[in-house]
Amino acid sequence: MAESNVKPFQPNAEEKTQDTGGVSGQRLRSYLERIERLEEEKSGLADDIKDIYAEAKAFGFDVKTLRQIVKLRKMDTEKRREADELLDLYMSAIGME
Amino acid sequence: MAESNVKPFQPNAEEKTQDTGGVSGQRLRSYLERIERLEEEKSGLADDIKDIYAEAKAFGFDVKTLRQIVKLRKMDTEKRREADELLDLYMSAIGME
Amino acid sequence: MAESNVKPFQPNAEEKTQDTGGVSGQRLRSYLERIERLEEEKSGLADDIKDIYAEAKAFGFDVKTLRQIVKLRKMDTEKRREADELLDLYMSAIGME
Amino acid sequence: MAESNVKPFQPNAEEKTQDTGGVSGQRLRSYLERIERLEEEKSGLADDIKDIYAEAKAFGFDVKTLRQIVKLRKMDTEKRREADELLDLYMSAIGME
DNA sequence: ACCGTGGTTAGCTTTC
DNA sequence: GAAAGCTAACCACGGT
Repeated sequence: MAESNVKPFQPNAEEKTQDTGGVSGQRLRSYLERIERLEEEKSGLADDIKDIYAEAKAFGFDVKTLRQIVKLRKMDTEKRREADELLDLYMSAIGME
Repeated sequence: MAESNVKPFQPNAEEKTQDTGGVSGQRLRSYLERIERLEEEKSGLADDIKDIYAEAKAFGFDVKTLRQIVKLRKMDTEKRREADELLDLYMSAIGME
Repeated sequence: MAESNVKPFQPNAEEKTQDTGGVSGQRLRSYLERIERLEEEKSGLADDIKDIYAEAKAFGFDVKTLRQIVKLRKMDTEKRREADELLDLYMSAIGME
Repeated sequence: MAESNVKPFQPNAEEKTQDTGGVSGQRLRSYLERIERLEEEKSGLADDIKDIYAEAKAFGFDVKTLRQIVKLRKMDTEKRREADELLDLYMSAIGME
């Protein structure tokens, strides 16, 4: 996922807020809502993934094996990314573009 | 999250596949790609959430407390859902439709 | 459960031990035995619980409903505990003792 | 664990009960309390086990390895038990005591 | 008797 | 380096 879903905090002038002990209730509520919204989406995706595994299983694939493959490929990806990063680091260290 | 992201499997006639030991390579690859795509989105969301906590912390909120609140609110939601379920169970347990 | 079952490690002078590669065989064996003893008790309790559900079922109760009730009551308990914890967090977050 | 903790149901004549829709509230409550009591003990034991692993770790043992050993020994135990049971079965099948 | 589902537990990641 | 939260594997139960 390249682009972030994080949106900057937007105060809502209409809304009543109680600031208790120096705590901005409005801002707090905003944080909570954004977090909970994202958590919901996250758990929705987890469900989707579960569905796909189930579909694959119904077709005869072994779920545990599938998970292993996914894990291994992820490790590969990360390894490659780190290697690339290291290369970039070296190149910038020696003044290469 | 109401709508599902799960799309039905779409065979691609152009793509070369090797079916080894009765295993459809094409189908397998499709499953893996869909899973990995969703996993990426999921981990993107996790990052977004982390960012929000960080932003809140930078503004002076105590992260641990925020997490606790999110947890409690989630428990509320779940408890309500399960209580409804319990009611249904009771009703079916006593033979009500 | 108020009191702990954990007993301090007691070396047994009589027992032969082999320390291989700097590993105290005697101590290792002691840990394993204590763990396995507690695991056995734990699984005994699980069996007892199963028996009670079976007894209730034989008397006409719907087991699934019972489980749901137990779950909900446990959620209540935990929620209360966590709410207390949250209060403490708030207080420490705003610098109160 | 050889002896069971399960006690027979004991009606308490003093206690007020509401029987709703043919459901004995008293009996229900009794079941719930017995279950919850055992659940608590069970979770107490789980904590004790955790403590022992922590103690072992503090002494330098690798917890993951310890868990593996416990698992393996448990499998051995069960295998042996099943073999014994099979032996008994055969023996009774051929009329041996 | 099997499958699917839900609960439990362990391992990993991240935080402090 | 310890502690906690999150995720994933395992297991056992109930239903079909």
